[in-house]
Amino acid sequence: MIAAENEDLGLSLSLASFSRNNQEQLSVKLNAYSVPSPNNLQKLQWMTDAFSPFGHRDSTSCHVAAPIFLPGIDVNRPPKAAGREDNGEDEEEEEEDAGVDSPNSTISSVSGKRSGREPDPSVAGADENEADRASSRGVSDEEDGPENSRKKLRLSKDQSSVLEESFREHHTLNPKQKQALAKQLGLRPRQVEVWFQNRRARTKLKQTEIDCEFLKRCCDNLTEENRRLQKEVQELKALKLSPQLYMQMAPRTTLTMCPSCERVTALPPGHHLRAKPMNQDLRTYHASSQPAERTTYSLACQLC
DNA sequence: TATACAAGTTGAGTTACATCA
DNA sequence: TATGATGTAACTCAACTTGTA
Repeated sequence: MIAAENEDLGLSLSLASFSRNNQEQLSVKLNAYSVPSPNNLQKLQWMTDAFSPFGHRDSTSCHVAAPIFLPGIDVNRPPKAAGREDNGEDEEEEEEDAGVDSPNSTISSVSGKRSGREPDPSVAGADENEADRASSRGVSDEEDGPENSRKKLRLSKDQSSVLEESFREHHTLNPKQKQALAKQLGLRPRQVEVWFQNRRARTKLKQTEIDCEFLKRCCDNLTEENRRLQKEVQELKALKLSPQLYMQMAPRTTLTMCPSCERVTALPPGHHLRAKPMNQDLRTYHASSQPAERTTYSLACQLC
């Protein structure tokens, strides 16, 4: 009874999947979340989509399931959020789409749309980009000018998508690839390098969050199962302590464990534990014995 | 020693929201 | 009451620093 139920529950945990080495390969798809705050839900949903290029897990059974591929969908990019990004990003994208044809990145120096953000002149001019490039490692802010210290560069949509595309192919770049990508995007190799570093960090962070969520669900499931089994044990104990009730159990069942497959099973009435022939291997016995023989030597599991 | 990377930090930019005139 | 300007907290992300293999 217990064994059969345990099998049905399918509470198998592949904890090896959580090893550091396999972390990138570990991908999780959660069907539901225990903390369904709208924001979290949406965030986690894109994360689960984004980080499931190799497969998904059933959150209920904690099983690792077959791979899921989403052809044509950028799985590393979150879908547009309903609230926040709808208002802002779309407008911004429209702006960008309308006004920024250049693949060069945007350097914003004035904050906020409210203050009437204008298209940054640096977008069109390669000179400003060059100036920004000079502000990276190896060139001090003094050389760059105090007013230009650490201006935030914003990668254009095109640049981001190319980088994402490249990241999907490989999470690290060799120097040649870095050079080529930088040239293609009109960025410095250092910027490409930094982008990949940050991207890897984000990926790992999100994966960790997903793993935490998954483990939490597994823990919840196991806790629930444990509670259920303890309750069952209590009930069985109670039955055993009250002989009248115990005797009324019809038909009487006997729990036994098969020495071969170690399954716990309930023997039907009339079946009792008896030894198999001493000179016969259990597996051979299983394979050869007829049902009639089994009633004589009922130690054999009738399931395996 | 040089290099690449991870982890952590910094700071500019962005957004949502509250407040006020 | 509706509207626009302003302030601010929370957030994102490029760039940086540091430690390590």
